[in-house]
Formats: sequence, C-alpha cells, structure tokens
Amino acid sequence: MLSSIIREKTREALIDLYGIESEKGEFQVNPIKQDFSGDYTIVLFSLIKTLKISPDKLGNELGEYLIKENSDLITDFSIIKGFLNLTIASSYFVDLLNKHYQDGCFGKSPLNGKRVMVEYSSPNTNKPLHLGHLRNNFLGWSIAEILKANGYDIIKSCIVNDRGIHICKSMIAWLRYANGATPSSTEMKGDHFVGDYYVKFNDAYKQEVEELIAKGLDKTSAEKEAPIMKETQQMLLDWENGKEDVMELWRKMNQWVYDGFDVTYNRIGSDFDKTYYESDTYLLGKDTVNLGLEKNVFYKKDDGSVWIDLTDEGLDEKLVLRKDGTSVYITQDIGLAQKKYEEFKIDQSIYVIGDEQNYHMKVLQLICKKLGLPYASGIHHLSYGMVELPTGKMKSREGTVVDADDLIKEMISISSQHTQSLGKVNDFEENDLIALYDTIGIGALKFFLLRVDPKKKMIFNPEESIDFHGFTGPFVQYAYARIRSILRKNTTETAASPSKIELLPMEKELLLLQEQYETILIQSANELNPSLIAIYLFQLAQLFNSFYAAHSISNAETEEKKQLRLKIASLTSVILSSGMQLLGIKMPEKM
RNA sequence: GGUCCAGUAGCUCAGUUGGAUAGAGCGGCAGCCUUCUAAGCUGUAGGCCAUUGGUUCGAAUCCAAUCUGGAUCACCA
Repeated sequence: MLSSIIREKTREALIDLYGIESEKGEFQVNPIKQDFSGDYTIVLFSLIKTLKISPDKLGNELGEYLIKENSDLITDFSIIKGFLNLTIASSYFVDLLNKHYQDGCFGKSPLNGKRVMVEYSSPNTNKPLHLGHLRNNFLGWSIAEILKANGYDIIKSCIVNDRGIHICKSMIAWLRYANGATPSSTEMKGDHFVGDYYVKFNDAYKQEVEELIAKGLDKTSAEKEAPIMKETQQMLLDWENGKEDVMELWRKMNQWVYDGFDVTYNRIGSDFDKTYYESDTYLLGKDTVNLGLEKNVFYKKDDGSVWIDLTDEGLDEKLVLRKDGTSVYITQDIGLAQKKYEEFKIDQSIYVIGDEQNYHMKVLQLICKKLGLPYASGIHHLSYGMVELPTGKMKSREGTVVDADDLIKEMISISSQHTQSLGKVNDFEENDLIALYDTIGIGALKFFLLRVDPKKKMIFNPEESIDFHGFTGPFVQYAYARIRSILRKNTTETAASPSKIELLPMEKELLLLQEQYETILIQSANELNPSLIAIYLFQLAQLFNSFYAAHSISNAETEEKKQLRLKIASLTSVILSSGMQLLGIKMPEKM
C-alpha cells in the first residue's frame, strides 16, 4: 500500500537525516485533497516540534532525500504551509496495472488462520421479517464476506427465537380462530400466515382486557386475568413439560414460518453455516452460573435467586437465575457463547444485534470476563442503529412496519419499470430479464441499507421510493455494465503497457484510487463497516464515468493509450464487481 | 433520575486516531446524446458543522457545560 510505503520510507529518511527514533517522530501520511499538486502529503507539524527546525527546511531536506533514495517511486515534491506534497511516479501505477488488471483477487488477503463466528438475522418465529431485519441480514452477511476477503475463516450463524410466551400467543390464536386453515389452504406465505395470528391474539387480548376493566377490574389485574392470556401461560407450561399435542402444533407452525423465511432468505441471498434454536439452548448456562457461585462472582439472595453485582462497573445488579431456578435471557446467552466456542474453536464471536441491546451485551461481556471464561475477550457486539421512519420508530401496533417481502417486491417492480422504459435490453430472453430486474432491484435495496455507517440509525421514507440514480447500487452497476460492453468489443490480447507512458490527470486519479482498494478492504474489516466499501465503490464508479465522458477508450489517440485505458477500465470493473460482491450485490453484464 | 448514542446544505448521508478552501447524492437552476450504454456527464446556487466556553501553531473532530432527539436501566426475550 502506498501510504504505508511512504510512511516507511519517510521513517528511514528521518533516522538517516536526523537520527530520530520512530516512536518520537509520529507523522501523518494522507492522500492529497483536490486542487493541490501532488498525490500524497506528509504533515510536517508534528515533526517540527521534536526537530526544532522550520517546516520549509525540513520539507526541503526530507523531499530531496526521498527523491534521491526512491527515484522509482517519488518524482517530485513541493511544500505548502507545512505540508510536504509528494508526486508518485506514473510507472509505479502502470506496473501495478499491468500486474492486476484482470486479477479477481486484487486487494484481498491470504488466510490468516483466525476463525470468527458472525451471528446475525436472529428472527422470531411469530412475525415476518421487516426492514430492520433486512439491515441486520445485509450487514451480517456482508461483514462475514469482508472478513473472508481479509483472510479469516468464517462461520455464519443464526439463533432462532422459536420458543417462549410470544410464540404461544400465535398458537393460541390459531387454535381459537383458524378453523384448521393453513398457509397452503389460504395460499399465504407461512411467516405472514402465522404473523397474522399473532396480531389476532393481540386484538383479542386487548378486547378481553377492556371487557374486564368495564366489569370493574383495574388495568394490571385485567391484563393478568384475561382468559386468552391465562390459556397462553398454561400452554407455555405444557410446552415446557413436553405435552404432545402442544409440541406437535408448535412444530407445525414453526415449520410454516421457516418455509416462509426460506423464501425470503433465498431471495436476498442470506445463508448460514449453523443455525441454533432457542428451544435447544434455553436451558444452557446454568452450570456456568453454579461455577460463578463457587467463584463468588455471583451471589444468592434469600429467596434463592442468583445475581451479579455490576455496580462498580457503573451498571446495576443483574439477575442471572430466577428464584425457581429457571434461566433468564442472559443465562442462555452465557451458555450459548460457551457452546459456540467449544463447537467451533472460534477466536472471535461477532454478534450483529441492534443498539437497543447495548446494555445487555455489555453485561454479557462483563459476566464472561468476571467468570474468567477463555472466550470472554473474543465477544464483540456489532451494534447497529435502528431503521426509522420520518415519523419515528416503526411500530407494529400502528401498522407502520415496513414489511421485507413487500419492499423487495416493490424494488423489483420499480427496477422492471425503469428498465423497460429505457428500452436497452430488448434482445434479452424472458428469464434473463427477470434475473436483471432482480439484480438491479435487490442491488438498490442492499446498497441503500449498507451505504450508511452501521452504528448510526437511519431514516427510510416510504413515501419516496429508493433511488436508482446517484449514490446508489444501480449507479455502480451501470458503470460496470458500460465497461463490460467496451471490453466485449475489444477482446484482442493486450501487451504490457510501458512504464514510462505519460498519464493524463484523470488516468492517474483513477489509478491512485484503485491503489487504495486494499486499504479500504482492511479498514472495513477492522471497523466492521461495509459502508466504507460502498462509498469507495461509488467514488470509483463516479470517477470512471467522468473519465468515460471526457476520453474515448476504443478510439484513443494512440494504440498504446487504448491498451492502457482498456486495462484501467478492466481493473475498474474487477474492483467494482469484487467490492459489490462483498456487499452481496450482483453485477449485470448489460443493463 | 443514572448510563450510553446522536445533532453537518431543503432532504438523505460522508468527513470525527486534531491538519490545507467542510464533501457527495437527491431536490432547484442552466447546459450536454450524428462518436465506447444519458440508470450518465458538465456547470451553478445552497453551511453560525445545535449553542457557549476552553485546550493549541491549527478544532466539525478533543474537553466542559447547556439545549434538542433517541436507546436503555424487567424474575420479557
């Protein structure tokens, strides 16, 4: 990478010229902002203090030294207000281009022997997926792929919340109101079918509570005494005791939901190497609690409940086991963390979970740390912000939830309208057209959700449909399709471009940006942030489009230039396609 | 109330390990299809970086206080 090469060379120069050790001489190397001459800049201010010489003197000495010692890399320098601006030799870029212009692995790292689990998606089996789940899925999947590209061995996992009182609610409602209806008898997608009964439960419950209040009960006891709620609680007990007819219904309804989820996952290209079910894991963690009691990390209250005191960490006291000895949420998370570690020998465990659970995940990490568990330091919560509407949070009760399947359908329909009205793909077969609408529609959706910093909450306005112009997936896809079209028409093998070829400013800008792809990949893995890639790819596509408008590739001034530009275009397409692949977005050869 | 997060153009977002003149897209306005795909390109208008104070060669970026919005602090998951 250029910036680290320059840093290294500068360090050598500082030792040689002034004898200062690297720890003492910290400095920044940055790409140069537009409108300034040169390609990379060294910020001199921090060095001036330790060296006690003027910026101009330091800049001149350093610049001359760097050129003298690295004439094949640095060709020129200038000093402006304490910034030493370096011009990088064109030959450096041309050599890079000759080597990698068809290299699909450009920018990626070799295996590093570290194994990481990425847990994401984590749905409930009583509701269909919504826009928030989509952000979670796209993030989790993309981060897994980014880590793979950086040499990690990745296991994608999913924990399905398939048990508990909320699951019983849809079961009770189905028993009461369905008359034996099924997804196939109603021609509904299974997850939506079951989700409707969850809604029916809430309606019925609300009505029963109101009736009881009308009879004179206060709100709290009405909520407790409502018959439908009592039935549900009894069902949860029956489930825990393994009562056969309840288990059978539970399995049947969950399967409907899984069949529905599969359709959605398939459509968006989500996949998992390992799926955990809460019904299998909810009893885990109790042994660990006993271990904690022995180690005095936990303590028992008089009623028999077990707690941990986190007040010296600025948190509260936290329950880890109920007085009746049953687990709570955090108990099973402790157990599952251990299970993952033992099953897969992972070095790190990344949880893609919304930022509303920051507190919970902090507690989980602290407990594991206090217990001295070997995997404690590997637990990492990738906390992402909620997707909100202009009016605020999505609320299922107010019907403002943006359903995933509806949104996907809409995106594909818009993409089909756009494509048809442009009329560029009239020679496509029907199947290819459907695939193209899919590629563009889903691409726009994924790009929209991934281009924003995961940590930040984002706003989605259902009134304005997701754009297909500007900083979007289709923009990047379009740049790619144009390049592919050019490359199809110029298939003759190209010889290596001569190192000393003159580069136009735009050609050099493109090469400079392409050189930074590897740095972006590393950074996005370190920060677990796919948006860095999305932003980078947009910039690259944008720069290429400007170049495309200003200069002809096929009809370049000379044959040598044509060959050079074909390689630049080819490397651009390689990066665009490999980068978009890390975001889970497919690229069309034609659009 | 405690803790945490956020506030940058009309809108959606970059930029925050302190660096040069705060950037994109959308929307607005004005242009560009006899030449490689106009889902594109070029130009232009639009900013008290929430407010106030501090730290220093230098602050959107760090610190403090204030204002506004959000999350969370369950024997729910």
